[in-house]
Amino acid sequence: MAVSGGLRHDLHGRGQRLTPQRQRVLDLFERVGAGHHLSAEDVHLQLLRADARVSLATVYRTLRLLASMALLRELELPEGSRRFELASAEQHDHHHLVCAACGRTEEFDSAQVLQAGADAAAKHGFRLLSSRLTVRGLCGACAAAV
Amino acid sequence: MAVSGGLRHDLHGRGQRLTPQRQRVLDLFERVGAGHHLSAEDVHLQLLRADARVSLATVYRTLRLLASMALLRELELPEGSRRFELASAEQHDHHHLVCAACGRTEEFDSAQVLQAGADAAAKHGFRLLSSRLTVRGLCGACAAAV
DNA sequence: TTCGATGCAAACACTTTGCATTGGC
DNA sequence: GCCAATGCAAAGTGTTTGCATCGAA
Repeated sequence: MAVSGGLRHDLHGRGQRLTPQRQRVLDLFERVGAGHHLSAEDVHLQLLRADARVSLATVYRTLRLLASMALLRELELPEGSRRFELASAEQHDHHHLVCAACGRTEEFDSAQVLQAGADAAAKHGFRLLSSRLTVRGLCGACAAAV
Repeated sequence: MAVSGGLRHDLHGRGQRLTPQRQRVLDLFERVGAGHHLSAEDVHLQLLRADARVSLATVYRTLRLLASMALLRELELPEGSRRFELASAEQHDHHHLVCAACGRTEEFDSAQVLQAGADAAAKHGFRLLSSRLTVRGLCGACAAAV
């Protein structure tokens, strides 16, 4: 498939190799889709479940590698939960609404936010890479329960 | 002082006590100001430097306590750096510009972002608590170095 | 055949917890 | 005096690394 071919090419460009393990990790992210957030542990378990033996150490190494290649992107969510998601080219920044009580998360887009981020970057002499808004709140169910 | 008096009162309301350690941790955050982000280790070192012996375990316990009381707020920054800042009432949401290369951070405000967050919350039936935009980019110096 | 990648286990950094003791109220 | 809070050290997390072996190119 296209992406994996690109992966092989990109790796070779860095003197690195395309291994079944790397393939499987990236495949998994493609299978679950761009909006999904997976932790290292999630990736490891899902691969085991699919009978693809990959060590946890390799999962960590591969996540770091793919993120450094900008194929994955690390999320910026609260409190020690490192998660990654597919950073496909056609996908634009999306933002998160997180329920402070139950942890439920929703995603949304906003051109306004993008613009505000670009303005701030320009003002401080930064070259914009990405912007993420995290809105904390109480979801309907939790707000009702309080 | 006003804040500590409030602290004592809030703690009593929960059947908890105002100890010198808790006082010192909150004082430290007030001394450095609302815009500063401190890790548990930072707090511990600064207190030691000020001759205030507080164990690291207590620092962690206190940060969690003060955050649960909404006196401190935990930041949502990338990659395993848990940091806290003072959540004073008069302070409005502020956002972060983080250099992906050197980690330098700048802060900024944006009414636009606040509005976008409020819109998104309303649309998904959330009650808004706070919104934080994290913009990743390359600061001037790092962009020039690439 | 070569040298990068893997698996395993040990090492790490950060955070939490059990327990005896201290001290706020 | 009671019971919450502290300090210490031990136990957990999640993540990284050293090293022998494996395998992509």
